[in-house]
Amino acid sequence: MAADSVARLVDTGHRLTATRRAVLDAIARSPRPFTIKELSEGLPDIGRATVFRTVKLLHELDIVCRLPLEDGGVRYQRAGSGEHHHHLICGGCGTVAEFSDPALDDAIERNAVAAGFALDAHSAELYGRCAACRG
Amino acid sequence: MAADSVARLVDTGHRLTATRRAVLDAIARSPRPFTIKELSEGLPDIGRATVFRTVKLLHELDIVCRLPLEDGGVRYQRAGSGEHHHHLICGGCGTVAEFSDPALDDAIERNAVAAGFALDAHSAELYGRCAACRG
DNA sequence: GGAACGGTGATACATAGTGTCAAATTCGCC
DNA sequence: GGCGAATTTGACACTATGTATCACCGTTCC
Repeated sequence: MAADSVARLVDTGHRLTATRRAVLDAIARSPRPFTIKELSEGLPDIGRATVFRTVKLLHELDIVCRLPLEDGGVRYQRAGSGEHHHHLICGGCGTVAEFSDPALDDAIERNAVAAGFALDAHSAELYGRCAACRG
Repeated sequence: MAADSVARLVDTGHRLTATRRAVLDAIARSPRPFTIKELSEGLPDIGRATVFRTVKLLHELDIVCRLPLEDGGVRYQRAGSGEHHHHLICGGCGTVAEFSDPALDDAIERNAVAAGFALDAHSAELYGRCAACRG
């Protein structure tokens, strides 16, 4: 249940409740990125609204990341690191690999500057097939 | 109402109906990126499902592009060009600028290769404030 | 004219996500 | 260990996106 997730929750002034522990556990147990529906179904004693609120909170704390899928759907996944990163999303098995690349971030920054934009944030998602899935 | 949009519709074997013309017109008239709700409200005689279907079709034909917003919402916008591009989305006025950059695409491709991924598609969204909005 | 096919509208449905409010829980303090 | 304030929770209602179904309509083509 990831001790540092718990620490990050408490350090940012939030309470560690039994409910949040249960949600963190369920997320830790999930082998693949999950939807709120799936997560919620695995936690029948916890209200749907609470699941949404908790995932939102964990997202704000960079404990989980939000994965916009190619088809417009959304899944979530425990973040491997708290660091800024991007995603490689496999359309075959659904696995998500994280990577970070200063060259990519530079290219993004350069384009923002060229357009006179003050950059707040950015996202980059890569869709394809992982090594295991291209047979 | 963008003659080449009409041409692209017909060329790909779809029919140019009065309904689709009306949707294309409404999109052409929209000064800013729009939600399906807004578009649908501006077309009270056209069924909501049809608006969804039509926008989906136009999206597949690269006539409109889908803009995933920072807050998780979605808007659509007429595509400036049929070419591959990325978006600079202003959190102030909602304006969206398109840009394309081979260096950015290269960086993305390189990361995919490094991870053993066969890349199908990618998206990159930049969020910030446009030149006019940072006063 | 009539059949075949694409397109449309209505409706119902699934899911994401938010707002409200009363009841329950947690945590710091004594 | 108990108390009280503040946070959290669950139930519920509601909004929005998006899809499925199905009967009906309009073109096109023979």
